[in-house]
Amino acid sequence: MLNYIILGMTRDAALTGYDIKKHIKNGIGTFYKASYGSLYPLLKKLAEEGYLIVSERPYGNRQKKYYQISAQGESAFYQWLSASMDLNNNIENHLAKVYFFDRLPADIRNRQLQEYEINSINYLRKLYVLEKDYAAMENKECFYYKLSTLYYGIRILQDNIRWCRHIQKKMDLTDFIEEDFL
Amino acid sequence: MLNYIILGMTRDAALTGYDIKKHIKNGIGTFYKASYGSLYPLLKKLAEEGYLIVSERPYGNRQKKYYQISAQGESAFYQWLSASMDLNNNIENHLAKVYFFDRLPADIRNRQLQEYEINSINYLRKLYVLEKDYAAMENKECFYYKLSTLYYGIRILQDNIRWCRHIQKKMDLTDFIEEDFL
DNA sequence: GAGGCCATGTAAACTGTTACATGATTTG
DNA sequence: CAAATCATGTAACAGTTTACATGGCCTC
Repeated sequence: MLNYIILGMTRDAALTGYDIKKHIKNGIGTFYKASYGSLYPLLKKLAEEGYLIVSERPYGNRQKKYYQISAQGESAFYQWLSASMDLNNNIENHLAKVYFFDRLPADIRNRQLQEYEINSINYLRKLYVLEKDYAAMENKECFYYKLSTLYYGIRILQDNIRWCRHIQKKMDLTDFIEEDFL
Repeated sequence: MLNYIILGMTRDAALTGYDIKKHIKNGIGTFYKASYGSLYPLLKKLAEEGYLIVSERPYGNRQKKYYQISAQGESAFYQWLSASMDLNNNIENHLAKVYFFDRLPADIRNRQLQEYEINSINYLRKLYVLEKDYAAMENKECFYYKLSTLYYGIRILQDNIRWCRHIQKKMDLTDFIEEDFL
């Protein structure tokens, strides 16, 4: 996933590896972390394969390496962005995509969000069945903590669906969160 | 993390690798997946290192391998279960722990949940600051999708905190989710 | 001039996936 | 008797973390 994040981050400006790390931390640090050990070798590889253009520029006594996305990189990035949002991919991948959704034309963007919503709904239905089965048991208390993780999952899916609907309609984001919490 | 999940799953009965895979799928499949390629080699390793006891039993024309946790395994598992719930670990790790929380005495369990709650609160406060900064900008619409992932993060943290409080008090789990959703 | 940040990398280890390979048992 | 499921594994690859290593620039 880091490869696509790098491609997405280097569209508006040529950035150094260090810059990219900071952009990742500030932009999607809530749900994704990158280490230099993964970042630098990947930058080298992406440049070698033609997805990034490198330009070395002297800065004082130092050679800085600036990376920027190439046409080939743009194409690969766009393909990732518009690829199916099924639940085989993890939530972080979906969030990273949505982070870059302003790069997508409105119709494809909403098709993506609709697909994600539908997949989430289908999965939620399955969890509801599970929940019903467990609720019918007589010794539920014995499984309180085990069940609590199922309910956590249900809640997150409910949020996912709400979120999809919310941002499809471009509604005010402050209405998505609970106000006066804490 | 899989090592601890295996240890936790093999306490109540001796299980085959195949059994463990199914237990994982049914129990925590919502947020964690294990492949045979990671499971079988790890079972072998955990047995060699003394965390699991193997017993081979013939079944028809077949030798089945049953794994069960050892005293050494119990100790390692308990250590993991009672280790700090800071936000360096990912959410899946926390959920897996809570899944096994009936193995922990009530006082340590609640200490763990309180720590998780406090860490989540501290992180949420940081995100509130970020949100405030962004809300003050005039060209917010340009960053709608980027911002949407921040609001998603805030919402999840709010849920986390609600969840911690909920299960600390052992409240009815059905009250944690939104009813009549969909 | 010291401490903090900027900047680039490598090496070993760890963790896990995917695809392959094989064969027994059960069930309709 | 075919298909599904049970059952155990390996090999190649992929992705990532952690710790190490180095040194320049900026600000107080």
